[in-house]
Amino acid sequence: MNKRTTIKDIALQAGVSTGTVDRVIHDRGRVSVEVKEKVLQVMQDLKFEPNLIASTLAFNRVITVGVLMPVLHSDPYWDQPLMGMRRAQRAVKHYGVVLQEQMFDLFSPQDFQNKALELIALKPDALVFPPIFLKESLLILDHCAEAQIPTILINTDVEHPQVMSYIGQDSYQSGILAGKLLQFAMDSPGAILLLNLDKESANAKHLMDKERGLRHYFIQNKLDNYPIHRQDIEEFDAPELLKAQIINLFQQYKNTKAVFVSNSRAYKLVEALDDQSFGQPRILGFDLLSDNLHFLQIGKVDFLINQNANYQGYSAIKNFTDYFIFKKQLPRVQHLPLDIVVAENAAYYTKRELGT
Amino acid sequence: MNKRTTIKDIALQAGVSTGTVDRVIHDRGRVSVEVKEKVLQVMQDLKFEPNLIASTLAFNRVITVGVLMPVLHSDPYWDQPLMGMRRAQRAVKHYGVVLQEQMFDLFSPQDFQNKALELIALKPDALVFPPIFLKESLLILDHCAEAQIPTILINTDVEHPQVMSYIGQDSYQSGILAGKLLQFAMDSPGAILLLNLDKESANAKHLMDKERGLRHYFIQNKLDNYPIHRQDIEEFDAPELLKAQIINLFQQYKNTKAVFVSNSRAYKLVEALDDQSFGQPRILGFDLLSDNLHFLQIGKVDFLINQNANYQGYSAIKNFTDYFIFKKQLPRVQHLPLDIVVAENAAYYTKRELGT
DNA sequence: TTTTTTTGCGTGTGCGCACACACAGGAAAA
DNA sequence: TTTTCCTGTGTGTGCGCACACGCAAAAAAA
Repeated sequence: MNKRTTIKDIALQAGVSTGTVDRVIHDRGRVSVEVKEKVLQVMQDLKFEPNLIASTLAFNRVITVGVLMPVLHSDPYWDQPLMGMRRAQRAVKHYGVVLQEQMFDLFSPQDFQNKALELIALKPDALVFPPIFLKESLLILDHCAEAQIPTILINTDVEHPQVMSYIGQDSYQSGILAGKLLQFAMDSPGAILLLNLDKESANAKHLMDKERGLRHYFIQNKLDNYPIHRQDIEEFDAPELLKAQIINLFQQYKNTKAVFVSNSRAYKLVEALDDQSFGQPRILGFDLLSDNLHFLQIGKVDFLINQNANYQGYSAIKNFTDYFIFKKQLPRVQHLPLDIVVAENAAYYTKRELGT
Repeated sequence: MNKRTTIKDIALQAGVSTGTVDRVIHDRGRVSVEVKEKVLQVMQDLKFEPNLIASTLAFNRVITVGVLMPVLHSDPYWDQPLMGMRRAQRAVKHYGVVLQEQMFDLFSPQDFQNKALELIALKPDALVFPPIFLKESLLILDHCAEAQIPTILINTDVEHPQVMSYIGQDSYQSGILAGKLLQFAMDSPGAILLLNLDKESANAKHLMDKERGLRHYFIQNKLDNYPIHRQDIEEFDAPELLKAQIINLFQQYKNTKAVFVSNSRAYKLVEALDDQSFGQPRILGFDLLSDNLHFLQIGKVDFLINQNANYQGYSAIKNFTDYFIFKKQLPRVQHLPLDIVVAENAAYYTKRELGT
């Protein structure tokens, strides 16, 4: 194995000192134009690739990544990306990457904003968060721009110049995919119930995108005997209330043969339908929560689309490591696979998704 | 950020030199029992975690991973794991991991054996290969045991004490999954044609496992009106010959409504069926080859199960890095997800799987 | 011209660890 | 008793790079 070239080799070949080479590499100035040219030439000739191991060792600095997430255990879905971030931190801690976690109330835009500002005040080297509240998120991004903090968004994308990268699913496409799967699962045409179990569904861009995708699939394929009825339900946490509304809907739309739950709360629907029987509709939901997986295994849920929530978090931290340590350029958008999960292949995703 | 503890801290605390601490950590001996105890105690107290960056830098050694794979471009499927390995090598080259590639003739057990022995003679630090030929693979594993070369298998598992880890799909489970998907895709019961487009299918354990899984699904679910007919075709490379045999099969099994192609060669079936029309059977195959993807997009193939061939290779090299650099224990079996790929979610896997 | 500032470059140290080497003192062999 | 060998320990160097510092010579200011 012929040794890799080092800055020492370059210095020797170019007839300068290692300090000068260092200055050229890092573009610190204090080098005459001719020498700089010469060094760059030699670097090319010798195909110099810096030894990142030595580099990070000498760099000897901690990179603090600010993490702004909903309070742990406030919702099973939101625990996953956080777990993924912690997992990633353990994998890259040798590079000196440290997380600065800050939790906010999942249902309070005000708290989100406050906690975000607190976090920014600590001047982290980078920031990652899901822009759950659009208006407040834009404001936070303005602050990030001012403080020059590169930011990665997960779960939902937002247009803002300060966003370095978005990591998450393609919501629109996941709606299309859901359409395909539901059509597959329904043995004959019928109505589809689109259920948004969320607060402020109307303002959640990713939920709207999913609906657009779903409708697109049936229009595109000229399947006009699959009417889609949307219903937003904010009180999904009160079982009895939910149940009543669901029953009401099934009575209203008699021909309902499938339900599309647009987020991770399919298990709530199943629980509400529990002792009922409306011809056992096909159910498609999102995400590998343990409750969802349980109902998938016993056949009460037909499909889950995995949004790789855990991996979203993992990937965000990894990306910042790539950026700071390996000086990589990050793509503006990183869409993760839309995994189709059924009972028969759930095990392999579960292991991956529930890694703490 | 309170600095992490170093061997220097430990030496100081234990009242010894760093050399002694080093000897304890690496268990090199030459340390009295009392001192060793003391040092270990201090290490625990101070929660010492070695700085792997500094460690690898000082270690300053190349790890050579022997790679034994079919000749490049002899089959599109087999290019994928190799590409994955090279991709991984680029990602971990900073740790001094180097690949020693050795290619063999995909259809010659003898060549496989010869090339393997050549590779072992070069005394790599580790070895990775797909045990395509069972008998020869066992022999090679014996040689590895003798030369003390840890080995990772991809694609197919083999029972042998020298196998450190297997990375690949769960073939049996993928058969079960295929059953589920085909049943979904068929609008009514009918016969299923199981096509093994391979030489020596009868000896290929993973093909047999897939068949077992497929049959299991229909038996388990008491679906006895889905007869399964298996056919092994070795001459899959001659279009006319293949076509003739396929036509023959469809005439023999009139009620065939779906075809299960047990490996990555579904595209060959589609090409053979091209101008025919046997009621347009549903087709399920494996792997994201560009030909397969093409037919998936235009609707001639309904499902592809992604065996993550590229990732298998990637993972193998990564695993060896974990083993040698990060001193991690590797699990004996690492089953990768069985990704269900349809036209609507193919894009996201394609990007991942075709990374060179 | 002298003084100050700037430019351009080299030297030296440290990051945390691995490993070779030196060397004292005691045990075993002669 | 002397010689050889082993045990236990410390010291020193280097891995490749980042960065602070020092110091000429040239340029600008006085």
